[in-house]
Amino acid sequence: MKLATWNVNSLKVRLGHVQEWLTANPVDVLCLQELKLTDDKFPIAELAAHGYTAHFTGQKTYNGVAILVNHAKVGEATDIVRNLPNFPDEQQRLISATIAGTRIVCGYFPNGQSLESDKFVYKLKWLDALTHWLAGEMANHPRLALLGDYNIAPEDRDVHDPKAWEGQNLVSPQEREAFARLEGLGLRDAFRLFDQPEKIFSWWDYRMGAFRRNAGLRIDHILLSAALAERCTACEVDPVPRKWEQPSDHAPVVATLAA
DNA sequence: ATGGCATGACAATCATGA
Repeated sequence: MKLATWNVNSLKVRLGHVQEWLTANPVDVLCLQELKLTDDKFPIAELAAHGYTAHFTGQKTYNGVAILVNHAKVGEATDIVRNLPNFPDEQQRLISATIAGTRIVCGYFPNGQSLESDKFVYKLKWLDALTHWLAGEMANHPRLALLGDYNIAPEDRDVHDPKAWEGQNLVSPQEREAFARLEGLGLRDAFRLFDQPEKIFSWWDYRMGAFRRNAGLRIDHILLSAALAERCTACEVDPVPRKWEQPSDHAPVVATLAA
């Protein structure tokens, strides 16, 4: 079973990229973030034509998340839940579904903007609510995967220039502690289950030729419960779509699970 | 040097991203 996550930065603009990527990478589950469209604009038929059933919760201009399911391989998803039940929120940032006995949680974590911002307070509150809700969710679903754009680089090795970024939004101690609390629930960072090359990132700024210079951050993650981590045989970032014309600033991340 | 680039709403700039 292959699980993937990709912040597409507008599904309207990136639909062709998603279709092309799925054709080359027919994963079983693809979690999408930053749809930037309302539910009535979601390209259900265009994704169905590629073999994927979509479950989504959208929003005008901002946010929006979806879970795409290769139904021929893994069947249909059940028990779709939108948002955090313990955190009333206008912003559409979370969707969960059960697929082939695995609980899939797809999240677009708040950016935070800066440590002085109200948005940073919101980010930490959202993370706290997510962590508390996940504790119960994991008790009900031993096989659970949390995929998405976390907007947190967990360690300095996930940052192209740790000195320049020290203490800033996306790498601050508060955010890294929140990430560690997720791990404290028993979740494992699939990427770090394996030896990895240095300087692997999942996001590069559109500006200043950041991708060409590999000036990026690893902020998109797949966290796995113990029952899934022991079955995980690989986890990789796919930088290829970042090289395409008019790309998302994020790259897909893929985890492979043995049967 | 607080820019730079991209997207969407809106109709010239502005909010947001990370």
